[in-house]
Amino acid sequence: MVGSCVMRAMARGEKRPVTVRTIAEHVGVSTAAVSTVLANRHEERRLAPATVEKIRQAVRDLGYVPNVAGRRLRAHDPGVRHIDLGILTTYEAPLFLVSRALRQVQRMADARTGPGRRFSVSIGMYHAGRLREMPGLLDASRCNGVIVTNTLPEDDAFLASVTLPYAVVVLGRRIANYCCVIETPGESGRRAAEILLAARREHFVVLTPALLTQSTAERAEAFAALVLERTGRPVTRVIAGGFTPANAADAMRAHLAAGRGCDALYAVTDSLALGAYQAIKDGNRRIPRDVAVVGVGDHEHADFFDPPLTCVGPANDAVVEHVVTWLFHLMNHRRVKPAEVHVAPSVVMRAST
Amino acid sequence: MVGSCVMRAMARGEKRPVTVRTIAEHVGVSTAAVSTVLANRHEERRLAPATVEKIRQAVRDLGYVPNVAGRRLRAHDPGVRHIDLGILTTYEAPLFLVSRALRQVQRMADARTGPGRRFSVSIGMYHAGRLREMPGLLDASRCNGVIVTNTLPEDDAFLASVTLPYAVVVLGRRIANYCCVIETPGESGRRAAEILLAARREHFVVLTPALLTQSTAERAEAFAALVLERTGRPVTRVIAGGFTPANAADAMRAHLAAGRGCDALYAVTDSLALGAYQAIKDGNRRIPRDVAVVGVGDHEHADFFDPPLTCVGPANDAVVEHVVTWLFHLMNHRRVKPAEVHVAPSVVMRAST
DNA sequence: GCTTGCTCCTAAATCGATTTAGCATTTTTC
DNA sequence: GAAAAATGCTAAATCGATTTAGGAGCAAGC
Repeated sequence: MVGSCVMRAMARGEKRPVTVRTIAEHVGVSTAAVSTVLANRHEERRLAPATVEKIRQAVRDLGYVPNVAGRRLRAHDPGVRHIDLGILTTYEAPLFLVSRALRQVQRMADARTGPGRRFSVSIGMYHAGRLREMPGLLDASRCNGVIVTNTLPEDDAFLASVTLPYAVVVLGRRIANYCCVIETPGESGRRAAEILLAARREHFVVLTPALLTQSTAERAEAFAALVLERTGRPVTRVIAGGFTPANAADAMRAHLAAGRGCDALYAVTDSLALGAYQAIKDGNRRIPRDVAVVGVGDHEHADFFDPPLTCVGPANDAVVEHVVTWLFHLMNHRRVKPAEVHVAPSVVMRAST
Repeated sequence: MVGSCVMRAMARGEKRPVTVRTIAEHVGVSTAAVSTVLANRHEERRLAPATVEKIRQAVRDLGYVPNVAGRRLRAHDPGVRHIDLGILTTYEAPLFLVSRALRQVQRMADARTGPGRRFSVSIGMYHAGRLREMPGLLDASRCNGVIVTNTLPEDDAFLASVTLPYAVVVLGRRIANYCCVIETPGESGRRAAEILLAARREHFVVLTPALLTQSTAERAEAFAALVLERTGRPVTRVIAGGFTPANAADAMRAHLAAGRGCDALYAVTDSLALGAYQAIKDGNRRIPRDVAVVGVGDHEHADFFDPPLTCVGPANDAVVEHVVTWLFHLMNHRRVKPAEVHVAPSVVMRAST
């Protein structure tokens, strides 16, 4: 285990953190000597082999872990401005939208890179619902600007309760006092409903995960509302245990096995649609003849599902473009009022309807 | 543009980087005042509104970008050791394998997190072939340990030419003097061939992208070699323009349209298999009756392809487990000799064969 | 005996931002 | 008019690692 030695050290009553200085004192040399060994430059700087070994031993015994902030500050070249951009997402969410955002950030960053200015882009991971534990979020000690996405309601509440003194754009959520880019509320669900209504279907089903986010909740609600308004009949809600195709397949199989009808399905994420496909086909039903399916386009390969999935959902390119542009504006100290940008969903008709 | 003001400032002949100090001098106040304004704490610390405005203006005019390393060092709590782990991948590669690694890293990190020790995990992005430009790679000023993956041959050469003085594990590539975890060379290709040979097929095809990596090249070669050995006939190579299903679909359609046979297909990535599926079905052939297909299992949803894809490939979990365990060992100062670990491919038989 | 050169090591400066303790002023209070 | 309180700001310390200039000690050379 990392630092098991430290645990022992701690148990011995030494509470001080282990820095180069601790090691230097422990061995009886200067920090310069320690640093030299850590960088493997003891040969060129002619440290005695015995000293090197003692230092190495102390490093191991004390469980030294270098402080990257210290290193980086020291290594910093004042002539080059370093700008760190982060995309914050959860371990749990799919990376597709993130990878789109990433590519857009990269394009804009590359266009602005030059001598004297360099960007680095990274994806920061947090546990869904525990954004507050993300180090460096509150004090901007990790990034110069971040895109926050895939938040759960707890995270939204956390964000709403703080003011971050740097460039932050929220992707796919609406949070007071932030710059947010979201799909036009309810529009996806309504357009999906219209497509299925136009196909003159009877039994409308909406497939959602048990845990809803702002977007998925809005999609399901708007869909149900419009179908109810137009047909007078309520929409059946099928709830998958999780976010995976397997969860969706189980839920749909149960629904179909129970003999409850379904000839029009709206899945609030494409992963769910993929699972539903399998359940539907296994039940000897054809898509779209027996069941028409509409998804949202958040899967990389929705166009290679069999049949290719009709999607109504956030126009990824447009969304990402807005987000990234905004981020750069914010970083440029433009006075940008926090606000919401709504992006109309894009509709891609494919063979599943 | 970020820093357009700076450009102007530079043009005026001011070459010094812009720090809080620059701003302080420019306005005629202390750095403390500037810092106060940047953190939005001027109210509680009672700075005169006029001063605040002047500082704000200077920040904008000079195009100030905070140095995150400085901030972080200062914000650092000596009681808590912060360990930064990074997974380095390219903008170009799919994120699936990375996300698997990520989850494993997260699990192991969480198990070691406690008061006094915190981890942060991030994905660092580089341009394929330009790993050398990755900031902080050589001097360990970004991460305490990294997993490097999706390298191109140029990157491999670069890594081979340097010695990194910290914990590095290479995933999926073989590089001298590094800790590398790879699938047993050639094993995937051979096992794939065996599966298709056992199905008594005649026309063996291997589908690859135009640009090969170490892994994809080895798979294709080993497959072709074994088929040739057993049947005496050479394998047809179908080359997709890129890495996407669409590229694969085009290539396969062309192949089939040309009337060149194919009843056994080995795709060296699942994305290619997905594209091939479409081409095959569009050509009114059935999988596996007319064409048996084997993939590698690098797609999140290979089990939800239609039919579910038989896969022979890196046992992701095993690979990732090795990589991450190794990484933690290295960070714990264990003397670990650089070496290769080979992980036997896992075989998952599904309906496509 | 003095210089030169080598070996092995250290003191101190530095990177950039933040905060704490405290110092001048000015204003209010009694 | 003196004491107390508020206002507006600063000097200096600090976080951790690295590097540079240089020093002490000793051996070799003349």
